[in-house]
Amino acid sequence: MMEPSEPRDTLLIELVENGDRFLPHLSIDCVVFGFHASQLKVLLLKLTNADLYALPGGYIYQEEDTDQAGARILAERTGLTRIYLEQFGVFGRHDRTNNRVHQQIFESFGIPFDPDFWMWKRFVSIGYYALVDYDQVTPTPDLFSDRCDWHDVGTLPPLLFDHARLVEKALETLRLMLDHKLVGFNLLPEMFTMAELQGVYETILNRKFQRTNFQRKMLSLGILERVQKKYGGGSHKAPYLYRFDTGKA
Amino acid sequence: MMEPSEPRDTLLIELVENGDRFLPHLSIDCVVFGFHASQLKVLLLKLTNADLYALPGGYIYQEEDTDQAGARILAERTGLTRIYLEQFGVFGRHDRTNNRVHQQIFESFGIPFDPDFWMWKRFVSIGYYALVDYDQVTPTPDLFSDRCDWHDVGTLPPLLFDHARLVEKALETLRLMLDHKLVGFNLLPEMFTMAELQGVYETILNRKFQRTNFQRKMLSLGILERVQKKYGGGSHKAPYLYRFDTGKA
DNA sequence: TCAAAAGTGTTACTAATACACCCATGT
DNA sequence: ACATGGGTGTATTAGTAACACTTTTGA
Repeated sequence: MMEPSEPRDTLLIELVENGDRFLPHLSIDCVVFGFHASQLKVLLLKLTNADLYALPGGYIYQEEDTDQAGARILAERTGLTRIYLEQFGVFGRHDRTNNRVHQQIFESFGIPFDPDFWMWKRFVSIGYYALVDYDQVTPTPDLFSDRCDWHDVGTLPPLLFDHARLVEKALETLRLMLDHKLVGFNLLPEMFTMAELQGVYETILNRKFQRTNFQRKMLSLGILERVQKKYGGGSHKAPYLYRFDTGKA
Repeated sequence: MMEPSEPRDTLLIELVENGDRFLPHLSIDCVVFGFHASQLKVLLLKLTNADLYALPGGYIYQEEDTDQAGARILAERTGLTRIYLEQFGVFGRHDRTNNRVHQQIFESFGIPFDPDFWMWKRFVSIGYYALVDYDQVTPTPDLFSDRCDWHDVGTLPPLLFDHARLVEKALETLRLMLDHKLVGFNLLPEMFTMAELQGVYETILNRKFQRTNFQRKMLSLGILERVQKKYGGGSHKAPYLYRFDTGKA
């Protein structure tokens, strides 16, 4: 996890000089999904001094499991641990990275571009997708970015390299998973209403469900526990809150 | 592709000395599925001088796409090009390889074991699964194996490292794919009978289908072209042969 | 008592399954 | 004629979808 007290330049120099602490040529990119205002969101970094966005990513320490590395990278960008995180593919075209972009980014930090520098080599990237509770996330830029924000999956800004393809593939995988591995709960707070859950499914799968049938189906799975009422302040009945019962799943 | 005229030792020395032509710490392992005698088969290498089996695998050249590398490795072990090949996961635990096994294998070739040698470092492996026509394959051992044979997926011999887990995961993925990405044809010759196709589905999914319903369903997909009769020599009607119509898929 | 949430019941439609039965055809 | 391949029809069942209607409950 990044120490907030350390100055940014120190961290940058450390990263530059300690390339041998990482597995070379191998990176991780994360597609972090969140759900807010009836929209599916993705967490993107805005590269410093460029109108270009990138997925949160990083490198794998020599003695670190790839899954651990994914979790670590995600903790750094979101402040969250114990995130639902799953691998969805490897992106290994030898020309997927592009040194013209590298050069621009690096020189914007006042560092002369060296094509032999480890970070500008060819990289094979392992794609992970994460499902998180939107409200729990503290978006945190990394060393090469000045912003970290949520974006609607429908309207993405220009993305670095093949990152648009990664988002696409992650979304395909998420849609597949949603059907038969009750994964949608991870996008909601610990307690949620049935209407919110329905919203998640409708947004991701891009179709409407009948309220009554949806409710019947979800409850019949026997993995939702009704907890209490949600007092929303309206002049009407408060909806029930449910919790995903991990014990029964 | 390996030159059959080159002596084995020359190839071995070349591989040992040219480790820098490959991406370090990154390997590919292939789960090659075939179908024969109503059984789903996997292609395994028997390691020289050890009662241990391994998946066909290899390394990625510096300027090579990972998908290309997979196809190349498969061509070397099967003699086939244009194979149906798909990635199914990355195996990246830092302790997944094991130098005691490495040592045994290497010393069996009379080469002293050097723990700093590139091949004995930690490796992250990309898993690919392939679907091939059993009869077209020419199983070919690699430098570290003395045999290359088909094995029933149900009864596998002891496997190297986490290769048993790779087979398991590949099979899971294959079962998922079979449902909604008509992939089964790749396990059969170009022309096949409906009964053979049904056999493939029944074996992989481990359940029986009603002949009539199976036939109706397959034909209703509109991607099978009936070609001719199969003269099997029996005293009965010859079954039709079908071809997978790629144009309509 | 109003408004929204939650639950029940019923009908219609669709897809999967099981099975009976007939036709085709090579020896 | 016989054995096997290939095809049709149809009853049953399970799962989805659509919708009307009732009940609950907070302000």
